[in-house]
Amino acid sequence: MTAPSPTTTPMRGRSAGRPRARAVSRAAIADAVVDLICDRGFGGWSMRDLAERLGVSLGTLTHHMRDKQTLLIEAMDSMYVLPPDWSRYRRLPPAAQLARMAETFIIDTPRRRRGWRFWVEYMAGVGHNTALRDRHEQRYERQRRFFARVIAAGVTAGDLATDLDPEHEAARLLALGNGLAVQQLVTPDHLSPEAARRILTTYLTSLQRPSEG
Amino acid sequence: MTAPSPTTTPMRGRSAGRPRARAVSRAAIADAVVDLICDRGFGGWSMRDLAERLGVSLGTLTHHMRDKQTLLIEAMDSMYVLPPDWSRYRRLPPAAQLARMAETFIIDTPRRRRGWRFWVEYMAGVGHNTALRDRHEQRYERQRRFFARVIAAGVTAGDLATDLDPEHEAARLLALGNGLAVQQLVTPDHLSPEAARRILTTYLTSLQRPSEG
Amino acid sequence: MTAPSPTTTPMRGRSAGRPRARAVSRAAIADAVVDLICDRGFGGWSMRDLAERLGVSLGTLTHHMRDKQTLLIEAMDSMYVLPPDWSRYRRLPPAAQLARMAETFIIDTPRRRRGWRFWVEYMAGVGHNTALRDRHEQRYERQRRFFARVIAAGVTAGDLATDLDPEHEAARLLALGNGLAVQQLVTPDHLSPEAARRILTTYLTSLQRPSEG
Amino acid sequence: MTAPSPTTTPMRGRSAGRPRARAVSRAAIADAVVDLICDRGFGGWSMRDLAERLGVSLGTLTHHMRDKQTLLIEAMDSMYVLPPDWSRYRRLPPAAQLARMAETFIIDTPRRRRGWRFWVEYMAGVGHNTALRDRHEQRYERQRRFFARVIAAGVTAGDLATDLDPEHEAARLLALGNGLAVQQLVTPDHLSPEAARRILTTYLTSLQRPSEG
DNA sequence: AATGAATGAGACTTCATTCAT
DNA sequence: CATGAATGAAGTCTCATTCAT
Repeated sequence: MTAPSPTTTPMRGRSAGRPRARAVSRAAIADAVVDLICDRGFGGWSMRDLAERLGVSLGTLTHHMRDKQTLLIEAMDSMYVLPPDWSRYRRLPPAAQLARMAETFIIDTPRRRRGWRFWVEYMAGVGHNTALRDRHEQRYERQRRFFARVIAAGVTAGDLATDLDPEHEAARLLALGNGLAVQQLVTPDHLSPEAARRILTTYLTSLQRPSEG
Repeated sequence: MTAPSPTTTPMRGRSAGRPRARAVSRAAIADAVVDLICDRGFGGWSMRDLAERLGVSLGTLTHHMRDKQTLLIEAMDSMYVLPPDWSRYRRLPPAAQLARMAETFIIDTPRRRRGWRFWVEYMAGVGHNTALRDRHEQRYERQRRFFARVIAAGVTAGDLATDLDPEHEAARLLALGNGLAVQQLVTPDHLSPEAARRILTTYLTSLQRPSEG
Repeated sequence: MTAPSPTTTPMRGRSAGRPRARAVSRAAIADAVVDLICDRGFGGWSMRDLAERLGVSLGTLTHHMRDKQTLLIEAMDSMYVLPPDWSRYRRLPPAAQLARMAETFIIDTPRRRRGWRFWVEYMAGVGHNTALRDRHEQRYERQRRFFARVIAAGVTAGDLATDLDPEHEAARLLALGNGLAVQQLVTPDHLSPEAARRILTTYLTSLQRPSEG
Repeated sequence: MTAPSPTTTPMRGRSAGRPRARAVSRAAIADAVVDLICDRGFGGWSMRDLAERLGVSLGTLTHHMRDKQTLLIEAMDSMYVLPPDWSRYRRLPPAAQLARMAETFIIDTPRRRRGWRFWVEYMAGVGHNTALRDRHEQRYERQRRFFARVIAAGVTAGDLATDLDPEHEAARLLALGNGLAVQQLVTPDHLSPEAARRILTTYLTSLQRPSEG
């Protein structure tokens, strides 16, 4: 590798050749942007706010990022371009996979909360920002297809009821999950994570193949 | 200084323009604000944009509404303070009432589309505007309680299954409906109004008292 | 809304102007503010006026000073935080010190005139700007205490009459001086610097220890 | 008199012919303006503020007063065009007259406080508002001449020391009084009305003819 | 007489961006 | 690479004033 050393003082020794550790990485910037968007909304933050949160000067920020639009795209991508890491669950039986996926709709950690706050802003944002819409158009559909595939696998495997329409059920699960997440966000006092989980569990149970008896 | 102390000698705004005959009502303003929010997002419009859309001067706007916050509140109220006119359905049997209510989640008219576009922006907006959140926090809960009451009436009337938990089902219906609406908004090509209606109908059917046999 | 949430898509201020080579220091700004206040009164100037006088853009102003309040405070401080350079007089006998101090109440130079014009505006300004009052309330008292200390030293040194109450005389001298300054400002034709000086001298003489005889 | 009745219902009886009691009199307006100026400074109030304080609509206000400048003049006049009502003291011996005049510099009532707050604003105002300066130019000098006349009368009457220069002493008394008033206004905790009165009394005593003995 | 509607000018402030160092 | 200076555009809001009713 030919990248410069990680410290400002030129170290020619063992660490030579590693990429210089920038004071602010693009990832750190994108992360801070997401935080800002969660806190203050899609358009409720300024470059200065971001610079302060990152502890760098405003000049430094614009030095790293062409403009705000780019920043926005970067932030969205950091949340959504990589498919959620469901690959780890591949080996699980479909029903268990579904359970894991359903779990993502339960807001019981700050991280989950952040994710759904961002989701709401994102849903609003793609509605009127063409640049975002163009870039992320198929994201929603992709997730639904993923759900559908898992459900179809469950039917094939005999875990789920044989008369299920995977497309139909995927849309249903996604809608139910999203709606529950919003409710937890807006009226947490009236829909606790446990209540939401119960609703999802009830639904998932209804998908299973009726055990003969 | 927030409250500037302008000098007096150089009188400002001495020659005011002729007032037009145009009259703008608060309702018309609120309506335009809703349109603007749907088109450009919660924070994506300026007072000038609004004035131009209404065909009045900028000063006229603040003459009718103190400031932008007021404008926002008025717009929200115009959409949400009046409960949807469900009173007309009072006489219907509960199951029919539920069907009507479910129908509101189907986006098959421009008007419905506008309503749900606004809803998404609204969900995002209340997330970071405390004044709005304080004002509208109970709106969501109020709707759920309304649903719960209708469901409870259905159980009592014998239309719906006797083992239903109205609160639970109301939350579920609301979540499902909201989620379906968002899906119709974002991926209309993949979730048509008919598909959404089918999902809701399936769900409502599952609530009914199993016909004996 | 106080904190507007501008949209992001229509990027604002994309093409910023070339920065000039002109450099404005905080001190230069404060100085210009003092001039402006003297000329047009406490609230009789705008940020634009100031920018034009300094030959910089409006944005540059807020780049150096957060807002108008800050500007005001800075201007006040530039006139008053540093005690007038009386330390040089430390070595003089108290009576001579008093004479020098009294001299500050004589308006016989443009600089003195500027100082007292500002003082009058300042007295008015602190009357209704709480932030300034909080900041500068003790300034007046500090000056009186300084006077009292010098007078007390004079009594101790035997220069001044032994039956003087330093506090009482300090208040008296300050009041007389301020009043004379205002009179010179408002009716210069009827109270010349010489007349004012004569009044102060008469007063200071009356403080001296009666020559025995 | 031919003016209409004081009530809106036409009363032809005994009260016919009296000037209609307007909802807002010019005097009431001027009075409110003075209050506003005392509270918020010379330029720190708006027509709307004034209308609210008077309990009338903004339209009504401008219906009565041509413009703000007029209002300002009117307010100043209401305070200063009429010479202070010292005529009542004409009959008193000059020393007593002086004592009464001195008393006006003591801020021990809300009314006095109001008067001196206004004075400070006025002093500042005439410094940069040419219209005011033109109208009130000689006010300050008039007051000093009045003082001088009383002192001269005192000398003639034998109440005061014979070697006094009335002009000189009048300027001195006015300066001392104004300065004391400002001090009471700005640092009331450090110069009480009593302390101020003591200083003035000491001064006035020093003017008296030394009692032989 | 009284008032509400209307308005243009201008106030302060924020902000994304460019550039020289 | 990092940063502070500079700036024009645009934002929200205030305000004195005019006019029709």
